[in-house]
Amino acid sequence: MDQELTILKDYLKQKGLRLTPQRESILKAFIENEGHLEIEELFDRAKAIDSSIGIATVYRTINLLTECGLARENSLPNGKKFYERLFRQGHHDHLVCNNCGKIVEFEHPLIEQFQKDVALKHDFILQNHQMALYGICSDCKS
Amino acid sequence: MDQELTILKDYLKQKGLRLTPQRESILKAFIENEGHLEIEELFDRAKAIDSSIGIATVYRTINLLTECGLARENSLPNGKKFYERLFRQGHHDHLVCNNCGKIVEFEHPLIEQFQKDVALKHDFILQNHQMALYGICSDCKS
DNA sequence: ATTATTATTGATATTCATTATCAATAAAGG
DNA sequence: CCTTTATTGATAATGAATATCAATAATAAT
Repeated sequence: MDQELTILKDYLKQKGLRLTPQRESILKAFIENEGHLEIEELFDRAKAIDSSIGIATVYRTINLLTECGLARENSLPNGKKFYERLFRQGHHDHLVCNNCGKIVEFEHPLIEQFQKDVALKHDFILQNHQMALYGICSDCKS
Repeated sequence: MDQELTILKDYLKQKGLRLTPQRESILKAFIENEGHLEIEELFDRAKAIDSSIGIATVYRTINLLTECGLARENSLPNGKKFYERLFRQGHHDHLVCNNCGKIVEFEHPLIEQFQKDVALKHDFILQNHQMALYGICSDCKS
């Protein structure tokens, strides 16, 4: 996580902010989990590293990670929020099981291409996107 | 909105629930606005029809409309929820301006096709999906 | 029609996630 | 080492959504 730490450091420096043990621990907990972390999960993982960390600091830090481009905030249509790693992680979208909640990542270059076309046609400068497919996964079909 | 009213009626009947003036007013307010309504907006529009309607009834009713397939709950990645009309409204996805918040609808049959492919490949039964493209709209470019 | 049953309503209390506040603490620079 | 100021954890405050509840209204039975 050296590269990520450097990115965070640089961002903090540029903003006149400080790198603290808590921020480092939360970054570590975040990077070690490639998946789709809700705040409470991240809080638990961070506490495993430093039990004194408070939930408020987790909220504050995940916002910093989002601002400096290491994390991305996302939410399901029902509004449930989660965070995912962005840096050194290919862009991906999500398949979500409506029954068990399982999330599978996928990517599809052609869809990405068409998205660019759509944005162009509507005269938008495309910055990012979000796509989720909902259905029943193979495990839940039976 | 006769068709929509019939759908709601049938749904309520099947569940042993009742069609009330409030529910009818909220449906009317919802149908008259094709766009992307947040709860507070829907509340305001419904109050314009019947000023005695309470916010709790709006929440209860939009949930009913969602259950019977007339509305769809959706949310931006930041978790902000809104509702859109589903029945007799072609499926569409969203272009969202990161600057002014403007939402433009679009549809792209090929993207839909590829989504089906992805679901098939991962052995999912596809039920619905959600896609939003974020960027800067033409108005905000200048 | 009248009445009995029960869903519905609006107001408000409650819950839950997130943010703001604040005194104590700890970085960073001089 | 000292001063300045960002940071922290605990907790209060906020805001969105849901639950509660007594009063009301819709439906069915009489």
